[in-house]
This record gives sequence, structure tokens and C-alpha cells, in this order.
Amino acid sequence: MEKKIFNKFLKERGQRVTKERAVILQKTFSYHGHFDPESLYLRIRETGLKASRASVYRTLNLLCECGLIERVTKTERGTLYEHTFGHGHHDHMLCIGCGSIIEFYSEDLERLQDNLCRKQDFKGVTHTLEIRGYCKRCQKNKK
Amino acid sequence: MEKKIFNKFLKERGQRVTKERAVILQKTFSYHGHFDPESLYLRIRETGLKASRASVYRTLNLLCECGLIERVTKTERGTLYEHTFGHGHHDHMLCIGCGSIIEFYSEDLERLQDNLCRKQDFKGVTHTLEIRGYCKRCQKNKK
DNA sequence: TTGAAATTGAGAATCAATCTCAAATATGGA
DNA sequence: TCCATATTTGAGATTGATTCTCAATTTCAA
Repeated sequence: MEKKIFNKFLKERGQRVTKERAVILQKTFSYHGHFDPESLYLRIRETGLKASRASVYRTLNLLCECGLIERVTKTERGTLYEHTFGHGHHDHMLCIGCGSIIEFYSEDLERLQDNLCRKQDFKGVTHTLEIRGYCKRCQKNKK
Repeated sequence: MEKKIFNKFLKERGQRVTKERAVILQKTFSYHGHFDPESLYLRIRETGLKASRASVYRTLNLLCECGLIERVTKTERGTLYEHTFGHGHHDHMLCIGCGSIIEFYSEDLERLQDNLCRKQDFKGVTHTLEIRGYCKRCQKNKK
């Protein structure tokens, strides 16, 4: 399914469907949560498949452009991605204590974005809301 | 005022108040909007004052820790900062077309954050909402 | 004033991400 | 199926932001 979308996207832009791109797409969707380019690259090599780091980075950019994946955040240790297809848009709470991530979706937030944009004559495409704080467990451990 | 806060913060951690830190703090607050470390460094040199790049980076980290400034976003071209003191919390809309930034504040959003956190037993401290899309001018130019 | 401990700065090091370009490959047409 | 050609790949170089190193300098409590 995602393969169809990606290939169609490539065709439309006169770009080619290559083995490497197929491999990278497949492994990208083998993640259930977040991932970074380097670990994706290693996961590909582990399974005996081949694709260079350069191709991984290039293909991740393509996948972002066609909306199959999203950049979650840029940390000091590089960019985190996740696939959005069959996953749905959502936002994140990030625990300062232990680094754990909670995903959530809020219809109210989506509506609010629309209202905010209208006020500023801005045409919103996507948003990222990141709430930083302390998860349940870390709140307890503090005491 | 911000100088007092910063010096107090340093004292409490057994760190020292130095000329360089004072210069960097002062120039940081000479910006009214966003800035990046490199241009801050250049602004310091332009005015004949002295502080190395290393010290600029080190001091920006300290200023973040004590809450006087905030990292706005990490772009492909480095980190953007802004000072928050006497400025108030707000969020951003980022134009994909021209890179311009619109600041906004929404009471509704603050309330929404509280609700969202309560549902997840999460103790929110701060949040960042970044809406990406097209500003008024870029919407027109597209046609 | 003094000396231990913190800080500075020039340049090296790191690290993610992009670029280079020759060799390999995909694709539409014959 | 085979060809011609434009696209893509990959190894390694490069870039660019940020951090690190460490000798020399500076702060500050006593």
C-alpha cells in the first residue's frame, strides 16, 4: 500500500523506482515507533540488504516530501522520524526525566490550529506540538 | 534585571560571573526577535567586545538552563534562540515559502495543554507548538 | 593579596547530513 | 529483448554546527 503511494509519487516526478528505495521504504515501515537514519541504515545492513547511508538520507527526504513519514524532532543526536501512513497524525509529550514519549491526538487541537491560522491569514499545512514535562513514573520518583 | 537573575543562578551553582558571560548576556538581550549563535558572535565582535565562539555556545546553554532564553527551533541551518524574559511565552508559525516567522499567543492553547496533560497523568512544564504552512504573501505569489 | 578552582579561547575533534562523480541501473521506445 | 540515456547509487570527501582540549588567564573566598 505505502509502496504504491511512493511509486506513484516517484513516477509523477519523473523519478525512478529502485531496489534501494524499495528496501528503505520497507524497513522504514518495519518500525512501529520512532527511528533515526543511522539505526535504519544498520537495520538494513543487518538483514543483509544493501543501501548506503547517502541513499538512506536521500530517500528519507523523499518520503517526507510525499507525506509517508514525518520528522518528529531534531535532537542533539540527529533527527527522529516516524511513518504516518496507517498511523494517523498525533503529537507528543516528552518526559524530561526519562526521555519516554507519549503520543496523543486531540481533535480540539486540530480545530484550534485552524482558528489560529485564520486569525493570521496563514495557511497551515502541518503542526507539531511538543509538551515537555514529567511522566507519571518520574513524578513519583521525585518524591 | 536579567543580569541579576543570571548572576544569582551562577552563584547558586558555584559558577563564576565573568566579563565574557556579561557581554554575551547583554548582546543576547539586544535582539528583539530570534537569533542564532553565529550572528550573536559576530554582533559581539562588531562592537569591539570580546568573547569566543566557544564561550557563546557555552553561555547560551547556561541561559537556557536558567530559563532566560529558549531554543525556538533547530533548523537545518542551526539553532534559533530568543529571550523570554519580559517577552512572554508564545508559539510560532513558520512559512515554508520564505522562512518568515509569525509569533502568536493563545489562551485557549494553554488551557488545552492543561487538559491534555491531565488525561495522560503527565505534568506539563512547557510546550512548543510550531505550525508550518504559507504566510499571506507566499499564498499570493503561488498563484 | 593569594591560591585553588573555574573559565577562556584557538584550534582540533565530532557528528549528522549533504555533496561529488564515476560506475551501475531503470525505463521507454525500437 | 536490446538500446540509449537520464537517473541513481555509493564510497569517501566535504560542510557546518557544536563541543572538546588544555594551557594560560581570571575569579573570588579567605
